[in-house]
Amino acid sequence: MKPPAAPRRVTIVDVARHAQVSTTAVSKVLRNAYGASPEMRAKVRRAIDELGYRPLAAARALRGRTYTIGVMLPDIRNPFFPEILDGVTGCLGDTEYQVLLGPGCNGEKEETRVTEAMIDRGMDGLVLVAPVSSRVRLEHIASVVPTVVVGRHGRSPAYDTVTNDDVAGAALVVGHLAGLGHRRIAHIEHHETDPTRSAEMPNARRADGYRQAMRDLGLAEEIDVVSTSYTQRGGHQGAQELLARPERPTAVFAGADIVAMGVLEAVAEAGLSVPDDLSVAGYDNTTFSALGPISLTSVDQSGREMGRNAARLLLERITDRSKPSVQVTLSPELVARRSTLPPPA
Amino acid sequence: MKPPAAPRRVTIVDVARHAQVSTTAVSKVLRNAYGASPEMRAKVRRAIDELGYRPLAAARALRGRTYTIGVMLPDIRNPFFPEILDGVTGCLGDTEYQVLLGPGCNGEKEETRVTEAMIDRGMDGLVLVAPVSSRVRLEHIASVVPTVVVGRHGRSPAYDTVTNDDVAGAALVVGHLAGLGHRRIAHIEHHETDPTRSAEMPNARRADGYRQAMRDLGLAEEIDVVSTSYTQRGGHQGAQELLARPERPTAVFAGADIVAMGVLEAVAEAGLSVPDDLSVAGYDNTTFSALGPISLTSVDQSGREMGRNAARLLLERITDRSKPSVQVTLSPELVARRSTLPPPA
DNA sequence: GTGAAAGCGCTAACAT
DNA sequence: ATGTTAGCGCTTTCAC
Repeated sequence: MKPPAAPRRVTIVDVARHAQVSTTAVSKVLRNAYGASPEMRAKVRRAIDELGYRPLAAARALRGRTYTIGVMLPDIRNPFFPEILDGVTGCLGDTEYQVLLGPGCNGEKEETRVTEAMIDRGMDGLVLVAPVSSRVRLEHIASVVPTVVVGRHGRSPAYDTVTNDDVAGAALVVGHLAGLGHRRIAHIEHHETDPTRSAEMPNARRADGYRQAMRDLGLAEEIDVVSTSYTQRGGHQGAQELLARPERPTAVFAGADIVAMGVLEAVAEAGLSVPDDLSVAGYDNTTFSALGPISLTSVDQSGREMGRNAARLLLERITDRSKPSVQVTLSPELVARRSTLPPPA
Repeated sequence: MKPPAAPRRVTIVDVARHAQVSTTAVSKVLRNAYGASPEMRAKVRRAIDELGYRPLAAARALRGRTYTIGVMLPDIRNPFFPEILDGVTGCLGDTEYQVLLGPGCNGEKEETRVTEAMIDRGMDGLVLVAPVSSRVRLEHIASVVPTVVVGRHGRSPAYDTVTNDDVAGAALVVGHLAGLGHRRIAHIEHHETDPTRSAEMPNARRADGYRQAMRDLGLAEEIDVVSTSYTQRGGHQGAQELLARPERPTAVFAGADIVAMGVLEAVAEAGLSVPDDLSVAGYDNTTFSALGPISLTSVDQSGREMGRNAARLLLERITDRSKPSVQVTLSPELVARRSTLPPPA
């Protein structure tokens, strides 16, 4: 069984010939550009339909747009990111733009590879979700192609940002737990080495927010932070460490839902139960947190809304590359569920 | 604050001039093509490094390869798909190829949009995961660009396939439950309308495997199938229906883990518990099934291995487009966890 | 309003 | 072994 040969692609020349006009005319119709009469447009449209013509993005790239938006997600497993993606595609759905994603990239090296690949493929704009690259690198990217950074603080003239107020979000969780009567509230954070990123990354902000809120509530001495990573594995390790403490915390604020998943796993392994032995809260309000057997208290930062904003800002910047940069900050909301209760007496 | 202007891109001409050679020479070095002396190669390599040159994929697309592989995933939320993706990227990591994903697409229309977009962008090969498009459409795609179909049965001369033996997988689950003493074992399937797809889609195979296994075990009269969809919602609805039966099943085989999630949700809502009142098993062995509070019995179809195979086959087909098509079938394995126990006495 | 023609950055015949 | 050159499919001056 041999596969059939590839059919030749219909080009703009075929359309022009079929419609008895020039390729210029076809190009103008395609782009709704100025300088084509209604009759001309109709003629060309008909030829396009009859031949089933679609412009080759690669060829367009050499002269103009590719009508492609690249979205870089750090971790495809984190159920929060699809929310952002939905927002982006939702906003771009009615436009000619097509969204393409990079594969999940862990770390700076992979991130560079993916962003370079997107630039090399002539993408018209980039949405970078929680990038870990240096500021210089981000500004370089933004100087080459319109860019919106989602989920990372730090204003730059080169790119727009969309974030949620992570400090406030962390305070919501700590306030909720303290309100239930907890005092020994621990936090599992994503370990950060780079000082610049410390100031800009959401994980660092959440940790700061946690510390600040603990202090404000007079619980400064109970501050207990374990540094692992924002993955299920990281949550598992962090929880193991916390459960081994001589005096166990009564509540854990995991920096992300995916971290909380790992915590739940470790707690079950230790023969303990949530929330009877330990209250657990996450961040992101992913679809899994709502699941019956999980029912995780979490913070909703409305990823959909973030994605929508990112897409909107990107389209604006593609239209006018020199407009001043914009920073959008959304307010998080607490969603209390069954994984948090007053501490055991 | 105004963003800086875009720097001009380094081209092959710049490299050629800087290295004092022809652009042909540079092109040859880039592609490791025949006809360049070691000294020439060294000179060109140095110029490339000094100038930080990277070939523009869009320009390459017009003449040859883009070194881009497109992966289409039907639903970015289903935690099974990242496994496949890991396998693909793992296999392609050492090559020059870059993987780009389409946004999750539900339904035939979106699927067409994404595959067309990938073709228009000159991708060198496509991996289609559990596509729902018609057979004709798939063969058309494959005639235009090397294609591997993952998670859908049905051999075609035009494309390679990678699947797992869904019939055997379903039999593993039924055998496991029957071995525990269950007789009233129900199944929640994904509703299929199209007759061609009925034969090719994994969901249909699993339902067939369930029926066959029930018959083989002398449980033909207990066969009980509810048709919804492979989503959390579908599982929720299916479970509600089953729980309302005058004689409730003692075990439910959900066609996918994501379906089982919905079942767990519905069971909890009904004030029942798993596995005391009802045993539940899924399919896919996603990371969530291993989670402590869930601990779902499932079938591992090794998505990673599927992805690896898909990437390998794709590279082979890119090298030789007219080689006969290959079908790879992997064997599923049962992973028993705490969600399945003997039925209540 | 319309079309001829010059490229965009790269590859591949085809010389030399 | 190396360079010259003609395109790939499209957009965009710039004539008419």
